[in-house]
Amino acid sequence: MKTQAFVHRNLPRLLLQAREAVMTHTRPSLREHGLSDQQWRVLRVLGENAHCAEGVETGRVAREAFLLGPSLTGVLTRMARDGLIERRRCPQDARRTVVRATALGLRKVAQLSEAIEAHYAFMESELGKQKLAQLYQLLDAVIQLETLSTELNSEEMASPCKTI
Amino acid sequence: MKTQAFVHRNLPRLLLQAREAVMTHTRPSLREHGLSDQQWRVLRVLGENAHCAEGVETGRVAREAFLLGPSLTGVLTRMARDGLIERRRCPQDARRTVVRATALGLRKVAQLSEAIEAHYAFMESELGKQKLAQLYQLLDAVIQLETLSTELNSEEMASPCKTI
DNA sequence: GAAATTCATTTAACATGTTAAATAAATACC
DNA sequence: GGTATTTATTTAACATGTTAAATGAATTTC
Repeated sequence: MKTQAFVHRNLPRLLLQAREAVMTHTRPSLREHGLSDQQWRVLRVLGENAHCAEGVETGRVAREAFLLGPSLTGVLTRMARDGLIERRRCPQDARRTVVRATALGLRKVAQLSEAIEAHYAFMESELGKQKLAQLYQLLDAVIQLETLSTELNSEEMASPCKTI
Repeated sequence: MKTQAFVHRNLPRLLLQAREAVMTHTRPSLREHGLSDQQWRVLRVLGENAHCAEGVETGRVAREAFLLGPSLTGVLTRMARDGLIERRRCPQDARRTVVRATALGLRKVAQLSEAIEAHYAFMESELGKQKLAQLYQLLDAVIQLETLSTELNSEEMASPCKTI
């Protein structure tokens, strides 16, 4: 009995499709609140760091929201325009900018977090906790594999994001 | 002994990171050939359909390269400018546009395909064929899960792409 | 302590993503 | 056969991604 040759599957495309499939569920809720994907990522970071009364440095926001600096600049401008956040220069280091969610922004975080939680519950029930955990593990492995081997070649640090 | 509560992991972000990690390896080769991620996706589709002497309909290219129509229009314009492809109106149906890779484009496909193959070989050897196959399977499951449940709610078809 | 360097962010220029509307050709309807 | 509808693609307008260069403030160096 011959063993079938192992055919690879265009992994980047598969990851993109999977991400889209998941977001297809979440996106309508975001849009109902007038948020883009990126705005939501920023708001969630700010929600997670709501205890920072002074606000969060934009560098950190960029890293955690997986956005590049120049993209973030525009996103924050529009979010400030829409009353979701407030920007200030950092008093300790005037090079930095710190950002804080407004009450409106925090309200949206709270409401949307519920919907997201529900979606995870749905995925767990349909796919099983075990498989979901397995998927997390495999994705971590891929990330580590590629990240480590890249650091050896170039001395640069891992970039926050390149494609979205 | 208490069982640890199951904490989910921001799946969309994890998928994005994994994709970026993989592309970090491939991207330098693309850039050496002066190609963007999207141009490479288009070129690969054209390479896979090189037997279509007349060319491939742009609708099909968009679907297989995971691009939206309006994005594809611009990408194709720049690819034609750079001598990678040729565009023509379809003789049978003048609404359609058909695209074909030039000799230059096909040469790049051939060269880059080798680099990509080597990268898959690398991933297989580091991660193991089994785990890679498992990852494919889980991603398929997530895609199917979300796609099916979405089709029930809305009557629309699955969109080609929403975020890249 | 002034010049050089480093660091955090923004600006600029162009490519791509996203939605809605426009165009233009084929098909269906009468 | 002419009009309405559908289908394939493009245009338009704005948001985001991406790279390099500019700005402006801290830090280092001398």
